Amino acid sequence: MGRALERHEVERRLRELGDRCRQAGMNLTPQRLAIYRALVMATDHPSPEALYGRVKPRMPSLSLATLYKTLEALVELGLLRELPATGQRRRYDAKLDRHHHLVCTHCGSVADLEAPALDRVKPPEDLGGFTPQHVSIHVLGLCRDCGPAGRSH
Amino acid sequence: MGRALERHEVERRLRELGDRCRQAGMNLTPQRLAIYRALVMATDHPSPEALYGRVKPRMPSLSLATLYKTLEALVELGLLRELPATGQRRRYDAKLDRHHHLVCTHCGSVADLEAPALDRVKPPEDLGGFTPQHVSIHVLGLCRDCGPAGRSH
DNA sequence: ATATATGCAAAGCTTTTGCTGAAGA
DNA sequence: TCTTCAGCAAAAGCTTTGCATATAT
Repeated sequence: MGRALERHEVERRLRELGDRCRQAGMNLTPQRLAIYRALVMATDHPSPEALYGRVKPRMPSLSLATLYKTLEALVELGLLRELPATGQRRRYDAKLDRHHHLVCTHCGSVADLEAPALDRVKPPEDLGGFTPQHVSIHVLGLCRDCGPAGRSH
Repeated sequence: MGRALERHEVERRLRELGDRCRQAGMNLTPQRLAIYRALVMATDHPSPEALYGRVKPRMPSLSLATLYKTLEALVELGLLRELPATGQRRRYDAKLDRHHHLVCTHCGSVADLEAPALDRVKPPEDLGGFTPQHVSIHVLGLCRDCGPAGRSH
């Protein structure tokens, strides 16, 4: 389900980070590169803490403050999206093309769902002044690890 | 968009709260009644803080701790759902029948979207071990107050 | 009467902010 | 060289927990 990204694609995205930083008058720092790379390669929509655990080993000086600031900057640059999620942690998704999500109501995991049939879903024309930008379909339920048998709490 | 609930319906739901509490061996307290009533009547998917501001005036002794415990209990009873949302606040929805949401990426507001066409959306059969329970469609974009002109940030 | 719940205060997490030294362009 | 940034530490939200008292049944 979490298909690995090809090397070219990762590199293309990292170049895009460089371009957008330049356009925005922002520096391309090793921290931003490392954080964005980890996001691009992730298939699990990591929380800030999870991401920190992934990047920190390769860059021990990295601080959580920088991680948060970087996430905000990447969202601002349009390279990253914050996912609507339940629970107390934020979740991020660097996969910007249209896709959907399987959200476990028990453990909070979020997996990608590729479903061409769902891609055809369009919002109604009249949304009463709301300007639609993106449609995200969440299938809520129990992931393989949590249910239906493992329903504990 | 936020159609007012009829009195009967509200009363039916409050009776259902009583029933479920009894079944679960839980007491039906004034706090639970007041909190659930506020949730049933709300059309805006309130955060805990917003809900507190609504119930507290009618019940000044209410504590935030009780509010949080009650929200958890109502979710557990199946009378309330936590919405996937962006940002740092939780959002709750006591409207359990199928409907969808307009989520503002700028201010975080969440409005109901009634769209029969969207109700027909079904997840694929094979979800790789995931047990679907509920489909929620989020239309992300800018609400009337935030955009498209009002894009500031 | 007895189990369950409330409210308080304190603690726990996650996220944000101010500031200074460091580094990118 | 000049602006932007990383890291630190402290603060600020939001949510949870422990416990004593109060309440539902």
